[in-house]
Amino acid sequence: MADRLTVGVASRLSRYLQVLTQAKKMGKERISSQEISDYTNINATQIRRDLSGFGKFGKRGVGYSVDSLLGEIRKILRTQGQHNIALVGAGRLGQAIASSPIFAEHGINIAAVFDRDPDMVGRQIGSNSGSVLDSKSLKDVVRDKNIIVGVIAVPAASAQEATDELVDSGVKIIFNYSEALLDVPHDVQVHTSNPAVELLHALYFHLA
Amino acid sequence: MADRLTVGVASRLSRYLQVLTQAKKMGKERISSQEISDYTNINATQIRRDLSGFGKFGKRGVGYSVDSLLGEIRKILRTQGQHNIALVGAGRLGQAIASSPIFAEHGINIAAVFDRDPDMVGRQIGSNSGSVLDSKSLKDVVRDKNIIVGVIAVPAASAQEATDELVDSGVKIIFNYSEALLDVPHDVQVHTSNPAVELLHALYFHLA
DNA sequence: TAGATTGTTAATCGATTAACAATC
DNA sequence: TAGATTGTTAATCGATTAACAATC
Repeated sequence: MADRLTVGVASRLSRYLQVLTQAKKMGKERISSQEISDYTNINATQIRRDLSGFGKFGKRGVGYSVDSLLGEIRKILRTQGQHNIALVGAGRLGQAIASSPIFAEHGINIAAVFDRDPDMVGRQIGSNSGSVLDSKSLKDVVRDKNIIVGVIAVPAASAQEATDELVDSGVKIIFNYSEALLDVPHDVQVHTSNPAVELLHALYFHLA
Repeated sequence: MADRLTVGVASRLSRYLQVLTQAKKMGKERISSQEISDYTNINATQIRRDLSGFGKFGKRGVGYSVDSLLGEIRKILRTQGQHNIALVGAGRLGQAIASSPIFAEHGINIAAVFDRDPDMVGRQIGSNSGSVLDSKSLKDVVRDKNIIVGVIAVPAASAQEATDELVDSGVKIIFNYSEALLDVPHDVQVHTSNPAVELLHALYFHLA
């Protein structure tokens, strides 16, 4: 099974990883496909099917060991190391991201935070992300640290500019928290988060 | 076509809505399936297929009118009215959400913001969301205003408590921005946002 | 043993894509 | 007319699900 995963499988495995990480924090040692299903809304049969493609990780009548399944999925997704990311924007959203445990929990390290407001430069936001750097230094720092992931937490009006700078410096994956549409070269992936659109989608099924 | 949409179709239509909303803001009047495809990474044929199930909205050789397509999709998704939501947590993340234009742009109104810190109560966060209310009043306010959507922007440790209060007051859709797993009754939908997990997924395809 | 849950099969359904005629 | 883009067909592939034997 050295084959490349399909998008669907990789995306579901990531969801399982999230559930397992939390289950472990809550002190759970075993978990069944049905329990994972309750938290992810992914069918329990599909979960067992996804996992059994890579090995027999479970025990019949018992379930899966949280710890060992966590390890197996990390192996499959090859996400065992540390990953460095750059955060652009040290406003309220940037601060919320920098101080959230959500990235650190998965081995993701905010290696640099940038802002173009001189009043923000030098401040310490978050607990583990260094002090805010001037946006003018973005290209040099991102290039020097070989960062390939950037998070955009600036207003829509400056989002494209920030994107261009990141892309120029070698970034290949962009998480866009502004509502702007971003133009990027074909070898760069953009993930846009838009809770409002997700909400409309959820409402459709609630109302129907 | 009074049938209920499949989850896939509804989710893709929501993405088109997001692109069209931005395209309109940028002053675009026409858009082709290929352009929508570039922004969403959804195959252009699939986009035309999704739309043609509901009518002939495009003009061959020309494309789609941004304005009329926006209207058609809103009709299909039945999201033309105003929707009220409750926001729990007025910290950095709550403030970022309340001051973002992302919800207002889609007709979603933050009808109430709650926090249990007495220092936050009474403050004005965001431009259009009233002042912060004491969490003690959550149940009454949410019930009175018939709010069915709640956004959790509190630390993981208080997320379940906030969820229970929302559910008790009649909320049926929860957007969870904490990393906690939430237990809810079966008729309540939880959408958990976890950028770290999405990032691991994106990295897999970058590295493979 | 009895109960629970995995791993797997088989059948169905929706998503995806290429190709192309229709037509603006 | 020439070029562009839709709407639609047909073929393929992966996702989903029920069912159940295997087995802890």
